[in-house]
Amino acid sequence: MARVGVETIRRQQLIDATLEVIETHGFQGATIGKIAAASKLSVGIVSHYFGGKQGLLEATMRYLLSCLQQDASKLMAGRSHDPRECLMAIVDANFSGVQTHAQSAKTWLAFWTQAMHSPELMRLQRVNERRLLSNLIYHLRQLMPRERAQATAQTVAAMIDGFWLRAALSEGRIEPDQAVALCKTYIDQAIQANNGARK
Amino acid sequence: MARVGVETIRRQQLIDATLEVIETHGFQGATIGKIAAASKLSVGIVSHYFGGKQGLLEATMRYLLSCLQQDASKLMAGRSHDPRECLMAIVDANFSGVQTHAQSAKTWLAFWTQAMHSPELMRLQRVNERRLLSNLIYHLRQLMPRERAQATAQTVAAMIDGFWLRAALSEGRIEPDQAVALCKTYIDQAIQANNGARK
DNA sequence: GCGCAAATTGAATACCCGTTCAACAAATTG
DNA sequence: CAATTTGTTGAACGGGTATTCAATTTGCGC
Repeated sequence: MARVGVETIRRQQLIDATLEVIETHGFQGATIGKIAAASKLSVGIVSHYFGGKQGLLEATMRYLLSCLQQDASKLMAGRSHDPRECLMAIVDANFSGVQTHAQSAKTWLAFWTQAMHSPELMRLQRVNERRLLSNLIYHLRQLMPRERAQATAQTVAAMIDGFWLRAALSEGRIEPDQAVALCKTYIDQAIQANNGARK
Repeated sequence: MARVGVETIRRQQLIDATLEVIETHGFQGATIGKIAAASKLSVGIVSHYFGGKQGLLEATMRYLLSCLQQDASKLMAGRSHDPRECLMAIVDANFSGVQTHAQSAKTWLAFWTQAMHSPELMRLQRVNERRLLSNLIYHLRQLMPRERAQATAQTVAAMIDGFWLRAALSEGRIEPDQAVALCKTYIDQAIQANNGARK
């Protein structure tokens, strides 16, 4: 059975099944049995390819993070190099997943919770957080002094997380479009406030 | 055994123990056995006073919410009736618990996650969310038109949640003082932006 | 076809947890 | 000081889950 990439295929099958089961049964209800059924594979295969349930969950989160990064890259590619435009693109990228998968916010929340008790997930979470923050600071730095840029970046990052959290908790009562608009409004206000101060 | 409030005492013992265990072992690791051990009572007593684990968790969340509300009342009491002052007080109140209990953010995150699978916890969460939102809108309404006040309130609420989330995930790397300062800065910017538009 | 090794299966296993309830202890009452 | 109510215990039970591994299937070279 030397089919190249059998391993890669199986891994992705299981990750997809994991996301599917989490979306329908919640994080707590995502058992090996259900994941195996959804992937049309057996329960034993999880240990074989991921060493256990925890390994599968970590791989799944790694996959989600990489998707997020790809979304960001795509949206950044087509834009101009105007700092403000880039900031808006970052905001768009960070909410692009909410609409396609209504339940994905819940999945993120579950992973955040899980991350607090898993060093590996925590590490992934931090890497991602730092990337977002340094991206924001890089673009803001061209519009305002360093300290103000850092403060604004922290605020934008918190807003993004906050809206995701609220999306997860409110089951669709919060429109992603609205969250994006509010983030953008804030960025403009921050730029405007800086110009006012400069003058 | 007519000691008045034996029931009250036991209930509080169990709630305290629950918080203690969640802080140290996480929400998943908070088992009846550990809670009973921490409270120096037996496992059976949980069912006796709360009808089961779920009841204990709900009571614990209700306790946390009431603490938050008391913090808010205290901080509002001493302040003037200036709308801006009141808004600042609300921000202070929403971060007052972070410092005293470094781990309490984790507990909140755990409850939020759990709330998605428990109608009763979800109800409590929503009530609290609405109170925060309508409080913010009430004061903002005196400083800006309705639509802008609503948008600003949504944003402030998201920022508060976002900073709490980051506090939970980062284990003390984010200073509560900094979060408070950034929220307040945003509020001032929003007020300023409105005045600029009006003029 | 044949044999070998990689891939896959799923019943058996072992563990953990929440709940129950009969028995026990303590306090109150008559 | 019994009798009785109230409060408390913790072993036993049942449901459920992740993991294991011997047996089985699958694909490929010869």
